[in-house]
Amino acid sequence: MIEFDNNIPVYIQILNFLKEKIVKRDLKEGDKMPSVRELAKELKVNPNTVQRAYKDLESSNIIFTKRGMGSFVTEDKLKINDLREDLAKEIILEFSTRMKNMGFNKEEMIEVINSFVEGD
Amino acid sequence: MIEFDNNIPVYIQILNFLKEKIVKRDLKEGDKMPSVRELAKELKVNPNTVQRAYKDLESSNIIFTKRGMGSFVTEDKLKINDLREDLAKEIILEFSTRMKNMGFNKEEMIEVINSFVEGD
Amino acid sequence: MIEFDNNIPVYIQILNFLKEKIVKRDLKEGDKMPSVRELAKELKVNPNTVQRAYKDLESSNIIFTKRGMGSFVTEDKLKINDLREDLAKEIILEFSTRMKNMGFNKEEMIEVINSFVEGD
Amino acid sequence: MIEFDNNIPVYIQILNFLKEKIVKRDLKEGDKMPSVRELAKELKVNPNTVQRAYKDLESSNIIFTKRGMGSFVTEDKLKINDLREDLAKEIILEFSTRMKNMGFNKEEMIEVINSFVEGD
DNA sequence: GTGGTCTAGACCACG
DNA sequence: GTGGTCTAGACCACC
Repeated sequence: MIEFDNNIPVYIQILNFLKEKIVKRDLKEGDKMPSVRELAKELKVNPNTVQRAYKDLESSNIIFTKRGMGSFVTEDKLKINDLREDLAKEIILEFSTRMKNMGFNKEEMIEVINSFVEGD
Repeated sequence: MIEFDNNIPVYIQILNFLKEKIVKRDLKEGDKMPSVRELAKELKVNPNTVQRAYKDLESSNIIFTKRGMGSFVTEDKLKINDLREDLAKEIILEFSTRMKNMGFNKEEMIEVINSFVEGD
Repeated sequence: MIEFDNNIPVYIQILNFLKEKIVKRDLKEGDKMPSVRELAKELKVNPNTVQRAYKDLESSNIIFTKRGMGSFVTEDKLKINDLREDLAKEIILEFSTRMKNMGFNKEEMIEVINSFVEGD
Repeated sequence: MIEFDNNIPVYIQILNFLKEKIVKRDLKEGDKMPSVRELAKELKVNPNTVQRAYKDLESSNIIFTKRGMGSFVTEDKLKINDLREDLAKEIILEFSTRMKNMGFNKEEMIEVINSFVEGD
């Protein structure tokens, strides 16, 4: 389930959610994507909104569609690797920019992650 | 200057930008805020948009307005400290959530910051 | 094999493909049409989709069906001549309309065909 | 006004219509595009449908948007030249493919254009 | 006024 | 069942 942020378009958040799933390999190369209607029901949004996210994924060749059969993750592992890198860079860039704006340097960022993030 | 992200309302981005300035102490307790018109001109947006960000800052008591004299950063240092913590937590939470969604653990996050973020 | 255009229904594209075959006389008056299943397999589509194209051809009397024996091209040469003219007109009309919309006149159209189309 | 072909998505037809306008220089570099609502009204379609075509144009950098002010044709003349070439090639390719499928050679295509297309 | 997002609900093509 | 298109109508951010 996604906690939607009201300030960002829902379809963009779904798009990112799906990209993360693929990068995390919850959805692997060639895997069938959840159907538009199914995911819409699960996320409690209109099917059109999910559809929009899927179309964006398709136009960046991250998923492809077989008519009447559903959508599938690309078979191209390189594409997925690129996605992983691009997505990570985007996330880190936003984080580091805002932290720098607040006056944190690299060491302080690491320190703060060490103390606030749970897990190994 | 701000690099605006088309998917987030501009007034929210200006709001965050100003909060970061205050946290960084570019704008200190009691300092005069730039005038709405001036900032609007600098950021190349409509004054209404800046006004909206100021209104939000005022309603969270981060700035206050003296009639005819402009807006000023709160005199309350505790308030600013709270802002610093809240903002940092928000930024870190978003970062760590997305990175976890991608399958990164704490160590990998630190590694990636070490290699991608410039500076000391 | 057909290069399917995703923006046009597949059965329409198959319909046109078959009309063109008949006009070209790859399929002559009275010739047996390929079986629905066979063509479906060759084109890698569902038999229903081919069936739909055949039904359209039949309802315009371009092919007819002998029960248990398959489908056949009409024996009526006039019908085929009409088809040739109609189809050619349709294709030329669409081409010239779009080229005119782009600002090409007749001479420029011919010039462009001369330079881009291969063959004698 | 557009004569819509029922077998092609309306937003694709609007997309092509606008591309042709730009290539023909009815809409020049930097020109304001008709507003989404205005065009929707003129074409008697839902604003969402026009919006979709505009979004496609924007994502291929043919138009750009100024918040609250409207959409504008790119300032980049090279982009428009590319568009002209791509569009022409696409139209010619479809034409020549279908004509070849019907058994016409290059000379016959030219002949047929000479006799059927009006104008100089 | 401008573009942009979203919902509810319908219909289509394809398997 | 699948994805894809379209409408009617609402609400938002921005100028």
